[in-house]
Amino acid sequence: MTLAETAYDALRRDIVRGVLAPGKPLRMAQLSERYGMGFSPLREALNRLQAERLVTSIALRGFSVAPLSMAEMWDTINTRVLIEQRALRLSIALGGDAWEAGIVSALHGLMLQSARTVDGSADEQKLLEDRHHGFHLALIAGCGSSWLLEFFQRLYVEAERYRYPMLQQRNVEHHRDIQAEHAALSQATLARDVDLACDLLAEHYLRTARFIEAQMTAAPQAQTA
Amino acid sequence: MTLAETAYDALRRDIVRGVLAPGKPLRMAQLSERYGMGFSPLREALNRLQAERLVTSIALRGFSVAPLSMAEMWDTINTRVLIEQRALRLSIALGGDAWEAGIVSALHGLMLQSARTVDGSADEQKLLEDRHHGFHLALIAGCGSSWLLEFFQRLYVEAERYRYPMLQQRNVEHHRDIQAEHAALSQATLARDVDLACDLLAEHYLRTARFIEAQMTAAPQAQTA
DNA sequence: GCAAGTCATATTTTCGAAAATAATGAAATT
DNA sequence: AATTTCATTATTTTCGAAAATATGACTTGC
Repeated sequence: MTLAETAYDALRRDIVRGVLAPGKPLRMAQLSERYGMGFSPLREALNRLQAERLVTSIALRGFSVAPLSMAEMWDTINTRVLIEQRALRLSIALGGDAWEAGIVSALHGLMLQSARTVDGSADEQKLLEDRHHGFHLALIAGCGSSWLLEFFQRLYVEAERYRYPMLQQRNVEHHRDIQAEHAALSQATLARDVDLACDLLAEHYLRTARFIEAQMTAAPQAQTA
Repeated sequence: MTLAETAYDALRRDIVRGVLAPGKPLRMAQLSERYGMGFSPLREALNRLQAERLVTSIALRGFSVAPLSMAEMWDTINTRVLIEQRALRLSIALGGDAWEAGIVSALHGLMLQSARTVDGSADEQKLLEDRHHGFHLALIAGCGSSWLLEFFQRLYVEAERYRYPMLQQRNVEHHRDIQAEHAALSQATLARDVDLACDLLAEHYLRTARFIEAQMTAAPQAQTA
């Protein structure tokens, strides 16, 4: 892997996890020290991240971490529902054995990791997050549209930025059985019940969005620091 | 404007217009000579373009112009219809006076330029293309979603790559009155007839897609050269 | 004849310094 | 006191060379 790719992965992770806070200016000298490389690979990574809207930049004044806002979060969630409902419909219409197997496998993996990650260490948390991502990707992997899959990835990452502070807290959302939602979604999809699956998917995301909004309204400093 | 931004604009234009043919390897030394700058700003531009899928890259083997294909074109058009129908619905629901005025103004400008560009020089062609872009943007500018607007831009540029070879030909699509389609679309939108406007929009794009497919099937070398 | 290794060349990637521009603050002016 | 001017410093942007890696031709052994 080249240094530019390393820089891209590291910056992306640090932005999503809020290690680099929203709005924070990213100075080349600091980044160079932090990630142990020269300016060139960092600038390449920052340009990619800018195209993905995880960082902003103004010519000759450098880069900053892209800010977060409630309005943006709702836009992200709404657009996500649009993209993923379409992708899910297409997958149900077109998906074959491999697609079905992928869902079963991803759900199984997610359930296992979810049971394992009770009081998550950072590593366990990361594994759970990867499995969660893998499951939602598996659902729509049969859609046959590279644009829908790309937009899914973009929106997933953006949503993760909002979700991350929430994941750090213990015992939150005890009123909600997220794995049951995943199982029901999986079941409706495999039964090829398009409308039910789309409804469950939308409700799944909207619940999370409402929860994030409540959390952020209660403790906004967690995001804007 | 920095050199990196100049490089980005120039590369993007040359890729969209097919001056740099799909699939063509982009060697740093060549680009440096062609655009009159060093490697650094070029690499930054290429990284941004890669994130936008206009170029592809393999580590240590450099960049290439992203290829085109019929399957990709249909994916682009279908996704475009999804995105723009949603954005149009939202605009009709939310748009105010400024949005309406923007449509009227953009349509007027498009009509004028369309009449002017009979046997287009390169400059006239570019102006017409900009007005066309401006009109379609104006229709959905009231949607209030930065994600939908970004995806619109991405898909518009990608579609332009397929459309460009067609624009170069004379007397094509004489069976079609494109400006009448734009006018009807504009009218339905301003009348806030959501379903009609969405239908007209989809039909507008699908006609273009079918035409491109016919052209490319007849003369595929224009694209793959 | 053909696969595997080896060297020379071409190309990408990265660095460190130089150039260009912005930000800061002190002195001068109104 | 407020504003402008100017030098100083901080920071981004760009270059040119060096390092790392891939490519292709050539040899060697089988």
